[in-house]
Amino acid sequence: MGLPPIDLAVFKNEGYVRNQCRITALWFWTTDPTRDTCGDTAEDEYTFIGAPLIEGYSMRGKALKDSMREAFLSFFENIEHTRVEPYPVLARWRDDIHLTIASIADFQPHVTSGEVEPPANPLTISQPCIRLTDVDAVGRSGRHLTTFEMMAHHVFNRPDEGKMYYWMEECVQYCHDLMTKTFNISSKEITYVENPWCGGGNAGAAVEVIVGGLELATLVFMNLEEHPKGDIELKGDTYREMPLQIIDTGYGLERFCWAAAGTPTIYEAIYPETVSWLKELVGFSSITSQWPDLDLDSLLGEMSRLNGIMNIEPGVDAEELRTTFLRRLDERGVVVTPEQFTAVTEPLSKIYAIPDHLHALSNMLGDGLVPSNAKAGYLARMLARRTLRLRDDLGLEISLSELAQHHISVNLDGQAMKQTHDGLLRILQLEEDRYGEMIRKGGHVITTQFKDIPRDTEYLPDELLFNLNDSHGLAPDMVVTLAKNAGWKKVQIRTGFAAEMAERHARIAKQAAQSVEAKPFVEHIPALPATHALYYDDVQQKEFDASVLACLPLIGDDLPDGATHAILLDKTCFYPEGGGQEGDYGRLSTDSIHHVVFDTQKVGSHILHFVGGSFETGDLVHGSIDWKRRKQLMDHHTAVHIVGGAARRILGPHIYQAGANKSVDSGRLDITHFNRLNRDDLDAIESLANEVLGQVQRTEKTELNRKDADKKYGFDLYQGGAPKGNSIRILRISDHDIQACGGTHHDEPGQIGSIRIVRSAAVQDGVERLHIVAGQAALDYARNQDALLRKASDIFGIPSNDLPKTTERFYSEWKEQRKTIEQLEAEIVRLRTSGGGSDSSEIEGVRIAIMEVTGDLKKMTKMLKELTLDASQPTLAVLGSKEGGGKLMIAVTENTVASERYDAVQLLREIAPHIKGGGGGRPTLAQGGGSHPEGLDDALEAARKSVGA
RNA sequence: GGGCGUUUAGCUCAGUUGGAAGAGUGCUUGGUUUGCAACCAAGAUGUCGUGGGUUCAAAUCCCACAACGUCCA
Repeated sequence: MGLPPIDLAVFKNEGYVRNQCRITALWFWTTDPTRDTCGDTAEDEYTFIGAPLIEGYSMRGKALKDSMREAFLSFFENIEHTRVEPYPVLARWRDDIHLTIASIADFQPHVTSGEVEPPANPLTISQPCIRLTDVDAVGRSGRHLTTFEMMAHHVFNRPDEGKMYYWMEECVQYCHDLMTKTFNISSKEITYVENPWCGGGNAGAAVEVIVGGLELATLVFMNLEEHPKGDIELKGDTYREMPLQIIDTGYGLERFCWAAAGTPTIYEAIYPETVSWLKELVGFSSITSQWPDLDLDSLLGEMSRLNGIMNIEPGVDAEELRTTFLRRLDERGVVVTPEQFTAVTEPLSKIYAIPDHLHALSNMLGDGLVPSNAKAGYLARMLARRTLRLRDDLGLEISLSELAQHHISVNLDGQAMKQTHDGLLRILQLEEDRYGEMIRKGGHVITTQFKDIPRDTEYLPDELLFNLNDSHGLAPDMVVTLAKNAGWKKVQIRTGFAAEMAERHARIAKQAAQSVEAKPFVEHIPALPATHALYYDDVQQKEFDASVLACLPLIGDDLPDGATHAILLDKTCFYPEGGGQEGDYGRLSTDSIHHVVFDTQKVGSHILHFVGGSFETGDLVHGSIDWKRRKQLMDHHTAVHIVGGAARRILGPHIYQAGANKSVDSGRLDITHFNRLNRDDLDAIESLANEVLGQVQRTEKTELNRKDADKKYGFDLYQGGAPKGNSIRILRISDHDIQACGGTHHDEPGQIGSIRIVRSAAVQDGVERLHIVAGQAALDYARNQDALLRKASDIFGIPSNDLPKTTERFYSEWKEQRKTIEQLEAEIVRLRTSGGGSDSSEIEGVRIAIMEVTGDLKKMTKMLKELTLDASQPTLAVLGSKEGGGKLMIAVTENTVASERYDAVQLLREIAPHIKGGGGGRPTLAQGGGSHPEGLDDALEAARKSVGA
């Protein structure tokens, strides 16, 4: 069974009838009984271009957005909705997405699963969102945006608990009232399309609200969950009704603005200042004035209408698109040549995309994101680089931070940001520097990789283009520019290449998506009450008595040595691994049985103690934890929090925890930062952290429900990752650091003693890893460092203060002496071979030097050089050494009578058997080795004989 | 999280089937020149990223690690 028709009184009262779309086959409601398209099809043009459907909004840009937003929010406030402040665009509370992609994302997964109360109910919000999937189409399609505001009214109904606020009938009525009364849109312009929605395991009926060919809003009635035995079938899956019934609506603020402005594209409606500013900088009017006959307004108008019905999606090839556009424009009687079309649309689409990208970028960086080459930070870098490329393509001589500065003052004036204004501009400047560096290196890469490519090549090999893009960040169009500058004047990109590259990336991504699931520790955990965690009651408790609820055999291959069973108790002091803190060790005993606890892990709400044997269910056990270890782990864990807070205060508001680990030996904290840290930075953070140890008397541990926690402290709480569940433990170290954390922490920071930041390392671009030692580990570390210094200074017999000076002296002396030895060895060879010594003789103008020397092949090579590189003295040299099984090396002076007469390889083959070896080389230089050094004399003698010396 | 690339002189980079570590630029000295630029001559500068392995022989082939870069999710 599918979903029933959406048959509402509001439709009938407002004079609507239900028709089926002849193109999409979807059912829709319209006031025009003869209408046979639903409004959002390839035949429904935008009717509002040049003829706004929403009247009374003559302003543009930020002012237009502000008043539209206010009209929407106050409409719903007046009908009992609570206005909720927007969430950040960085979805810190989610571990499955980086960016907020819809208003409902604010409430996923915990509110939508029913576990957590919504902040208000019903509520209204205007949520800034970022979606980068369509980034290719931005600017080209006239309507795509990477960043937009989704206005919404949300309701979370629990009919099973008697909490039913409203459902379809009221929802559509509200929407219709908003459209017709607040925005004065005529009923006949609006169609309501029935189009069920499903995604992420949920589904429900949905209504799309189409006005003038543009989808302005979607109303989703989410009350179904995927279930194999469900009785409702949608798009191939079966669903059943769920207790929570959610209304998820989305009204595109920017689309409302567009419909009110009636501008050729959405960008002119929302970013008019930036568009005209950029047009002026680019000199756009001088482009169009080349063709006085060209009717630019009608061209752009027709294009916009076409944009509405043409499917311009990411990956569509520019060349294909142009051909289609020209054909369709021709059909409509718009006269334009391909050259004119390109000359106008190319710069325009770039001008349009820039403010959109700047808006997304400002929002992301404003929320404290740090650009990086991985994860969420990469999204910011990608946008920054796209913007820089657009800028360069347009030939604009203006920096990214200047562009951003303009954008922020025009479009984001007064908006609160976490990142400071200066911080944001500095980050963008650094990004631009990196981009410049990449381009500069790109020039070298091109000249290197194009070595074998003929100068008149038109189409470059696909592999080369893929490689340049993926490994060097040089997009195909950048390659063309660079190649043309470097002398390959004819290169171009073949049609369809961009689409193929996108497809290839998608394929690789798909392969990579096959992730590995963690193996379970035990087969099955029986239905038992949750383990009571004593460590939250008293973090200092070291011993306890408890009863055994279950003893389960351990499975899996990543277990500590000797662990065979997992013991489940009714309560425990043992902290299970979590939040980056390792699990506790210790002992569990009855009167007769004693087991060492090798590790403690948590599965669901149960804590498992890994031991090397078994207990009986019902046994009373006495547990004691390895307190020294626990104390050290707590030292490191609390220290990590303190250091994190110190880093934020020293370095700026963008410092966010990207990961952490606390072991007995050390703590590790990964923080997001846009620069490498030097020792001065580390010292400053370290000093502040130690000050905190002295200043803050007590840490404060509270448990709050999520709704209140979010409200009170915001999303910086979730530095350690998005926690599960409604109840959140919060560790507050005065105002220095406040985080949701389930780990064990000292009540008094002073108990840690001292904190040292040992070093920092780059984990990835934009993330620095701080290595921290605290408490006993800090002492041990200092002692260990002392011992190293002592050991080293003992070797030299000097005080450790002199170590740097002395090692430097030793190193440079060693280098000098090594060079002297080489020279002396060469000198010895010269002496032994000059002036008719027994080691050399002469045969018909060729000096013959055959001798035994000491040293390896490298040294012998040096000696040979002395002997044979002088062309004025043609020489055949045979050197032998007894090192490493015996080595032989033969060389003759190149391009002389010596090389004509003697073949080094041939001679080597003759004599090498004496040392039971082989070898090879070139006719002028051969080297070989063997396994019988005693035969070296024979080998050299054989050589003398062979040449007749 | 995954893929790819790079690592050789201060800098930019060559280095072919494994067989004598190179070029350009910069640097030093000398010459030329009022001076600069330019030119001429001579010279110095190397842990071939690190650690293993294969081999008579490794910058080169294999493995691991690291740093840097880059694309995608």
